[in-house]
Amino acid sequence: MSATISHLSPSGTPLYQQVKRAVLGTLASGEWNQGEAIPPEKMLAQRFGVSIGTLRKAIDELVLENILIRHQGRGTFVAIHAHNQHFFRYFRIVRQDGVKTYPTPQLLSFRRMRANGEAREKLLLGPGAYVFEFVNLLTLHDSQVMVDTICVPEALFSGLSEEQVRNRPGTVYSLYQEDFGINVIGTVENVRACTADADHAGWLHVPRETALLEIRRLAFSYNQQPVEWRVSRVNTEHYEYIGQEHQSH
Amino acid sequence: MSATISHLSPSGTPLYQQVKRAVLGTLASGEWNQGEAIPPEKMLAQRFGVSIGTLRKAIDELVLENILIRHQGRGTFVAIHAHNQHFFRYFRIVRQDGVKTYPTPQLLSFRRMRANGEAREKLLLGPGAYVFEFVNLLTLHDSQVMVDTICVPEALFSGLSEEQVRNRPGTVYSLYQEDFGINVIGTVENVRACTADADHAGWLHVPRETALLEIRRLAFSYNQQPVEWRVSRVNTEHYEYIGQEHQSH
DNA sequence: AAGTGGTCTAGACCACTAC
DNA sequence: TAGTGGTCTAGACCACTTA
Repeated sequence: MSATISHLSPSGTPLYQQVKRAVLGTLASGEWNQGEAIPPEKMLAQRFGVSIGTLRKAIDELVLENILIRHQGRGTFVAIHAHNQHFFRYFRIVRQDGVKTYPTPQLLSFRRMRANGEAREKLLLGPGAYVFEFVNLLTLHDSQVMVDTICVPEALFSGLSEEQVRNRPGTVYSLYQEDFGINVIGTVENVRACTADADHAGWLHVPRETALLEIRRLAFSYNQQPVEWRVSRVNTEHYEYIGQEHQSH
Repeated sequence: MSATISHLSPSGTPLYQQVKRAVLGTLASGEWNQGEAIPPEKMLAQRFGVSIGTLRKAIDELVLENILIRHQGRGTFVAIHAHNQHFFRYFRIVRQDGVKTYPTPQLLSFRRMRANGEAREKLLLGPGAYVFEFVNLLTLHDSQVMVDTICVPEALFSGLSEEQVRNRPGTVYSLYQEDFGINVIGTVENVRACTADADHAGWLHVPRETALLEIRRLAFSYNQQPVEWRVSRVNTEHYEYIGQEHQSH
């Protein structure tokens, strides 16, 4: 279907960048499904009319961005971001001794509502747009540590129901992926200190006004499309947030 | 000086990884100075006895790790991590509207002391080891926003003086680099909520017990050598911490 | 004009996986 | 055994910088 990419770099962008965009476009078109292998490198190189080296450079970047996953001898696969292997990429709360554990979620509320100003701004919604807002209480090591208030646009999640959220088998992001075809491939998180209001004090079993960590996260899909706005509040008495981490090996 | 790298991958590691290690070794040996250009790619390829493609793959990784910086047409340079261009890699506090600004530091205290348990653990020091501890108050947009309590081992910073810290022309990390040859190339940060003690309340002009953000950072040099332990406390009423940020483009 | 890194090719061979 | 990605080569040409 897709034509050979022009060699003449008419737009001045490198060939491998054009190939990368073409691969991203094919991904967005749904031609290759989540978790499945994409065609082998030689075939893709031929399809896009470039050398294997150039094709590999494009794929390299997509692998670096966790959009594709390579397995030597098996093939190159469309990443499933909600997979367990990627879980701790998005879940960055650990016990203060460094131990990571999977949280147990409990749905506290679910409703359809008009987006407030901040959600509208973050999710790029027009005035009066509707969102689903649901609240999750997360338990780690048998203690209530964190409350997520999650906001997703109705336009993208048409028909989302409380039962769907409550009875999801995996993570929220795997629900987005499997039921709505929406892939979270990146996030931006800002962090502040806040204090517990009456609701959070009850949920987290702490006194009102206790200092909590507030994580404000916007999640994106392929075309930098914002798909979820989430505010998490964490009792950091025994847990902490893993922030920036860069290091050479 | 350095010999050609064996082609036979005797250790089973890829050639480009061996080249990368050789380049890192040459960096650590001091043969190439901070901020200066390393030899051109063709020369390095010849020196290590590999093709340019292989040499480039090794350099690619070092560039990705911010240890080297490439400038097309000029050369490849040993990164100076304290440079302004990298400042916001390590300084991740921004105003809530997203505006970044350089902080104005004010030295509040400086002393030589025995490392406490946590500093000893993080900095891998023996019992009774000495550290320098100094406290910096940071002002952003004319308001006192953040207090850094910084702890560095005397063994690495022998002779560090209060005047040296107070009168440094640039950042603390550029002081480490220029006066002690210590390069911060990576950090690990954990974040919690805390409350203001009497000192911090005074410095930050907030009531005692105000909820603050606490950032606990361990900074590393080349061989994963920990060189600085820092606890920052931030008034996040108008500012926030930029956490994880990954996104495709 | 000369020198640098940036891109691209058209292969070769190796390591790993599946059958 | 066949097919996959991983590594490596020995160049070519382009874009940018410096002088």
